[in-house]
Amino acid sequence: MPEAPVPEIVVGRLPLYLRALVQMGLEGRQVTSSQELGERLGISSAQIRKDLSQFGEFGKQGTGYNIAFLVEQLKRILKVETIWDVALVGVGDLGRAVAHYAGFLDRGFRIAALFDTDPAKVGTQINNLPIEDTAGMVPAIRQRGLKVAMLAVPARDAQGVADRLVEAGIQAILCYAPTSISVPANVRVQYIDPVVRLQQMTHYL
Amino acid sequence: MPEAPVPEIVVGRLPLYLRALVQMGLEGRQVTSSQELGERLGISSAQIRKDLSQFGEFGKQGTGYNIAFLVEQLKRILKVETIWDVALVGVGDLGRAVAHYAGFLDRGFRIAALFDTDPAKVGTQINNLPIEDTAGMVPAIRQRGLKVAMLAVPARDAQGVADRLVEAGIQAILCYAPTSISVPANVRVQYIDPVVRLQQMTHYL
DNA sequence: GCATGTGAACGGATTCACAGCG
DNA sequence: CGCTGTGAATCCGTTCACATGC
Repeated sequence: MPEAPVPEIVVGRLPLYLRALVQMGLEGRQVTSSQELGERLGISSAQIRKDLSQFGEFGKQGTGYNIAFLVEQLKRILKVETIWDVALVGVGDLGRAVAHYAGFLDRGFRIAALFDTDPAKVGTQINNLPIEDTAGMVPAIRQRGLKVAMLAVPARDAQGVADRLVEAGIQAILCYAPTSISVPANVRVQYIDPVVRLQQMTHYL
Repeated sequence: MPEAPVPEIVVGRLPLYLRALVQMGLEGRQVTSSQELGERLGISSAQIRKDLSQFGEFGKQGTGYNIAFLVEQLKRILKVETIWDVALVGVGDLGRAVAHYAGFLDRGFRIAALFDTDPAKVGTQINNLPIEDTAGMVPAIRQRGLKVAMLAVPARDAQGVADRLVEAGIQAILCYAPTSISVPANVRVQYIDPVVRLQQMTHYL
């Protein structure tokens, strides 16, 4: 029996639950409720219970959820119990900042390869990780079996690089380039464009 | 007659339309259709027509949309015809990277003030912009009439800083801190947490 | 003829409200 | 008694399909 496919919108909230629960754990808390978690996140308690119930019964009636247990379950569901090695393509200002970001490792991701086309950068290092030439990217990624990549190249180069990432076997792309890219249906893309978010808010001002 | 309130989810797509249309314009294109735009973005043509129709009739039947005209209309709707001055709080690795990002200005935003608590940073400059002490943030923001802020402080400080931003009159916050913050209903918040996006994708791998 | 703009139909997501169980 | 898990009801967003007008 194949697991029922879970809507993207539900899966998109699980990392928020995980993040908040880890935070609660650090505060020394042992147990929480859907209501308390919802208040932290601005999400209704019914929503949280419904979301979690898609994957199992993790709570105790009358008591709530054991935080450590739920954290483990969410990590398993999101497949971040182990660390994913990630490729980062593009080491300009933006890519360099991403490479220096310290918050990936303890949440399931490690930048394991850097690529750039600039000959002045190739061969230098960031955090003891060498910058490789994008020309050799496809075999390099394939050989290391990387499945996740972050894209921090200029918008005009994003589609071309994305095509090569797919060719290399990448199945998930986090795109920092301010443009849309098209990939096969079996590859997932998420976008980070701060200006899009800002423009969304200014409409209401 | 007050304009009908437009759903957040619709407004959230307008910046994508704008971004793609500007791109088309740079490619020398004059006219496009909802179908072509949709193909670029992976959105149905009906969706695009419906979204745009919430704000007016911008197309010509049998012809499509004039790109330059629609760009102007979207800028007006999103209120990015003029440049918004933005405060950036937190100039660590992440905030420094945001401050150096060159992509804000031509899309409606200019970083106009920097704040940090680190005495070693206060008084120094980034891009000729001085870093001010967060202690004086509230009057500084209020005096300059800033309405938009970006938050790039550690997660544990985010709520406290957000409270002060609200106090200072900020109405839109782009939060880079990996945590949820709570603000009054009249203030908008958007989040950027790359790990959340990555975790969302790894579930499906 | 062709692409927009839009009511109607559809489907999916959220909320409601309560049975069930600790 | 309190809080979860969940069918039922509701709400909302997307797609359909076509009348409209260039």
